[in-house]
Amino acid sequence: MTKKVTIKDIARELNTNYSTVSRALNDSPKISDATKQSVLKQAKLMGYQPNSFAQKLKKGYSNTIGLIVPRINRVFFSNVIHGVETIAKQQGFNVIICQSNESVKDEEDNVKTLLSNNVAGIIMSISKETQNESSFQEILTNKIPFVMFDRALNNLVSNQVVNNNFKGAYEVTEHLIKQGYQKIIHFSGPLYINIYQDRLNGYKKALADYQIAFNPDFIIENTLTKDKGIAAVEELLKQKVDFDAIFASGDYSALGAILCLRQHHILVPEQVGVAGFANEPFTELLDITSVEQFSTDMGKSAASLLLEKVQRKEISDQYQNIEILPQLIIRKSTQKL
Amino acid sequence: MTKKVTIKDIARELNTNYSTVSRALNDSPKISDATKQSVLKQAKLMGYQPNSFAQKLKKGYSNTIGLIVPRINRVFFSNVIHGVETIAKQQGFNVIICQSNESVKDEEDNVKTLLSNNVAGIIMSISKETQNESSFQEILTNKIPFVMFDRALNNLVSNQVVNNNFKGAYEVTEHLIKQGYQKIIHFSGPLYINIYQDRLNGYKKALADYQIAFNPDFIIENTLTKDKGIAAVEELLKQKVDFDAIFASGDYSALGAILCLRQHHILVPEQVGVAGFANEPFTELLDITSVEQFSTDMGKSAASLLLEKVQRKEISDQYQNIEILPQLIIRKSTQKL
DNA sequence: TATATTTGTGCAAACGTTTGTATTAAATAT
DNA sequence: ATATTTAATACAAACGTTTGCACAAATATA
Repeated sequence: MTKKVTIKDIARELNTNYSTVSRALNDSPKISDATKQSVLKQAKLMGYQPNSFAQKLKKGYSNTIGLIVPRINRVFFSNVIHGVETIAKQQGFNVIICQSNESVKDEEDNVKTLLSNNVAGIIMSISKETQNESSFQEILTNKIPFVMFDRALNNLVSNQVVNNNFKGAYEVTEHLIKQGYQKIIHFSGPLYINIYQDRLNGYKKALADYQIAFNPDFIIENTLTKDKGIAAVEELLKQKVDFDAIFASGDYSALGAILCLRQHHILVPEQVGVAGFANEPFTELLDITSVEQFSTDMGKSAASLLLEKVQRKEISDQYQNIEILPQLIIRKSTQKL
Repeated sequence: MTKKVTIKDIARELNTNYSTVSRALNDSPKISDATKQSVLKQAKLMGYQPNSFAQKLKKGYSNTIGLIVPRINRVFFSNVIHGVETIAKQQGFNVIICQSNESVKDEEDNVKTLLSNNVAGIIMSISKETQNESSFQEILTNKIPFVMFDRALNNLVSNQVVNNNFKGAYEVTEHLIKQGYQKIIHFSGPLYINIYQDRLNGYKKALADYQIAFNPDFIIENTLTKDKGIAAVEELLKQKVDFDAIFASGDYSALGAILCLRQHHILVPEQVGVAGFANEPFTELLDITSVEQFSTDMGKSAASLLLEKVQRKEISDQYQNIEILPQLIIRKSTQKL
């Protein structure tokens, strides 16, 4: 590596002191315009790049925040990352991204890495395994700002940015009812995860509001993949269950359902309406009704919230809870009318 | 923020010198096991976290690499990021991820940011706008290891990890021919971008090898979105062009083609075979033949290559060119037989 | 026993900044 | 003309590490 140019080099070249150079580069009012000009010019000439480590060491804080997600290459999370990056960049912050791979152990390691990198704050969505705050206890004791998004621990009070899953599910169900569907199956995720529980509750509430009796047999748990969606529909048909719509808590199972129905020459949406949740890119391509979660906005909100806390520097005990309102995206798969 | 614990604090507590503490923490052979034990214990007790800025400043290098991609939230790139992260983490490196948003200006800014963060090396895929090396001239003069992936400049000699687009396209075309398709339309991207040119060349070569005359009218440029795919098929049908297959240089246009054909009650694959390129997630869901580019592996290769150069520390003039072999994924949309 | 070697620890400089204080020169006020 | 203020720059310490060198004590060699 070639020797790096430092402010001392610039100072030597200009026959001045390096503190002058430092102040000139930082546009201090104590420095005359003339010297500022010449310093800037010389710095450019010599290709000066400030050594950020020295700066951060001296200043005692960094312009870097940490972001921990279960997996980077998931549409939802990569959109969140995009949002976080955008806001952070705007405010002159860098982002170090870590993935927990849905493991508590990796999550702990990530926290350690971020802390020893002196990040100014941390944004995270917990792994599926995470049941308590042990893995990020260190963040709390280190007293740096901390924001959780999407998946959050119920029992932990903290800054949060979450989606209103209840409302999203309510709207899907309401829409189905208004389209004339009456016997609505619900494909759910594991109910110990709060987002799926919330969606189920939204579904129930809508039924109740429209005086449709809730049938527990219509809830099929753990059907969030394409294959499980297919299998579930097969089973429904085999059992000759009388249904006219499916609200799936995930887009992949909605897709599976549609493919299976089509296989059996059952028309969607004429005979059976199908809706998903998450608005995965393929739902637009295939005209499947779904719920947009505004993942990029979620990332932006989380970053804004965190950076606000970071800038303030005082860690208050005031926690903020930001709710992202999801939006029902109506497409052909549920448009009977 | 609470005051950070430093090695001096630990030393004071143990009535020893801070250099001893430093060496103990770094497991230096010059320190007795007894002191190492007590230092480690005390460090843990006091919740010591090394100040990475001080370390990096002193050592003069960082365990961070930079990664510049056009967009983070694209399946292809998020997979590459995933691959890079995985390898980097394994070798104790962090990754700072930047997005150029397909703009040369942002690309330049990214480069500056990364350099002032003293990254040990940089991996990048150029933006669509980028025509020459001006935006990363600084990397080259800074003499840090540098690897380009996927989109690379032809005229710049550098370390590269690229996909063999020629071969991928050849195999798709060959497969179509072997399935009995003879009149194969090719939907291409902008031909000034080398990857699309390479794919077109692969297509031509396959035709030639199987004694099928090349018809320039069968090449439809700039048809890489779903809508453009639909429009192109509409046009073909309107013009009553006689074709029995479509090889699209991108999956979205292949999808558009299929949707449009289906609309016109033309059977896929029985009457017209359709293949895409990139193996986007939805192609699996919809059983569309495509070409897997192994984006995660591409990221892994790029990271391994870069880190190898970084570890060596000497910037050699030897550049490496790694080729990723794509794989044809045959699905229903082209299986006439 | 005297000397050489090994082992473990302490001292201090250095990495490249920022920033409080001291110093100088110039400008203004008395 | 001298005293005072102001503006611009210089000096030096500090941030928290790593690491070469010096040194003392313990052990090995003669």
